[in-house]
Amino acid sequence: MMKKYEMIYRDLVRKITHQLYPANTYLPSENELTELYGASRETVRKALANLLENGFIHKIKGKGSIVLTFDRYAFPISGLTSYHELDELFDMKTETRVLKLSTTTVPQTKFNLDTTEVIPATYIQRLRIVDGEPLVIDNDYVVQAVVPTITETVAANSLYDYFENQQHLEIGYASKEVTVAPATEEQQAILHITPGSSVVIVKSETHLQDNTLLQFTESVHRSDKFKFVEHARRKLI
Amino acid sequence: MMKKYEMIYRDLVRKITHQLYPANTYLPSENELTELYGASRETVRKALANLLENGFIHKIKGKGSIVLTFDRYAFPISGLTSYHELDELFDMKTETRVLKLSTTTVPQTKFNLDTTEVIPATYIQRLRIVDGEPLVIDNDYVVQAVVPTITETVAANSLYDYFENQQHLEIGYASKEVTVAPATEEQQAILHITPGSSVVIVKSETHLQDNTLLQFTESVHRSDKFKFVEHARRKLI
DNA sequence: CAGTGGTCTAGACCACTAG
DNA sequence: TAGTGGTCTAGACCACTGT
Repeated sequence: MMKKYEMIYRDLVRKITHQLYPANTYLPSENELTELYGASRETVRKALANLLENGFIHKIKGKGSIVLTFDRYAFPISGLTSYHELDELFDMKTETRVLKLSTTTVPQTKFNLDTTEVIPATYIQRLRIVDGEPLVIDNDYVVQAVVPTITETVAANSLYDYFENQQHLEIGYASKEVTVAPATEEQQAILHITPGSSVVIVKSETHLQDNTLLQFTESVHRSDKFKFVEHARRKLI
Repeated sequence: MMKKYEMIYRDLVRKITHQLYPANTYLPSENELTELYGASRETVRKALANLLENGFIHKIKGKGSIVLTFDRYAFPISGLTSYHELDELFDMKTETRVLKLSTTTVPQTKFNLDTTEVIPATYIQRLRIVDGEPLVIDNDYVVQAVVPTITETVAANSLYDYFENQQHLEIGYASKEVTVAPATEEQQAILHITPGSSVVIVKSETHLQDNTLLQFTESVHRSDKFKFVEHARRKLI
């Protein structure tokens, strides 16, 4: 049984993206939505809070919830979203090429670990090609204590799909860190960029719902093709 | 009168940052917090939802809310936070130098506006110097229809403080876009970086609570000093 | 089993916006 | 004044975790 507020959220997202509720118009009021979906007001408000957080709407006290214009072509650094899911949502022609697949340990220096920690892991290097252009190198270290083996077929498809649907692991959260650095020679060669170019590096550390460490990832993006957008609300620290 | 869930949130943040609730330990249960603060469970949960969103805790069903390690030294792209507020929270030695202050219109091409739109604005260029090093150039265009005049004194201090406390405007949200580009000669000179260096460009469009446009900002960061971290939770698009 | 967080409800009062 | 979203409550049932 699907959660009610999730149902309402999805239905509203669909109606917004299909412009049944166009940008710069107001959604039905919370009381109306309460009747429409046969839910209590707090449940409707939970769905709206989700829309708010994801930048679909802005709420104005005394007036209503206004639909915002939605930028479709941004890379979601925020959020944990797989390329496979992106593929289905937008129609980017994405191709994934597995460059390396081996068994090692997580490199401590790269991910700021204690030098004492030795974590056996499966190392996967993949190249993401979008519309014929090599855009991103993903270096994944998947903790073997959680996922013992990963085949090349799985790597070529979606790790997340494998984790969630085959292994029945539940992804919880990740801490991400974004920096910019000069491209190494290997990166220049793989990404087809000139010496002296910069790359954007996104390092992340993914945990399961029960807080166990699952995966370390270093994503290396071509900086000239890198872009991400964010919806920020005013909040106190 | 302060909102109850905001009180609870702030108190918990304080206790976490002061390590009264250390990392990797559990917070008191929701029922205990309900008694501790004399609030209903849903109110406590609203405070916890805030902690969750800001990466302070992770919740595990059947077990409790676990405190996460908090990275203090990240630049908050996410969120709308002024340098002044950062200054007070961390103790960075921040200095702001006003380079330009004039009256113009918002440049359409830079912010992807319709060429027909002509928006009179106050232009402010400021240099942010942290620990003696020039790190960021902020180019702000403040819509004159909302804020008619801005003095050099105000610009040298905090625009947000001026907007919120003097002008009594309420900041609502901003859409932000992050890209990387080669530094222009002017940027090289101001930021003391070598030719061929990259800069990180954060463009944003800030709105008030009532949805009126307040401000366009282009922030140019030295890429070698740029870093931001994010806490991402698994969610469906 | 008792305790935890996750979902949902029905109802209340408030502050704000509009005509 | 009527309608909107914002806050808060008290209580219910569920699924999950540990013992």
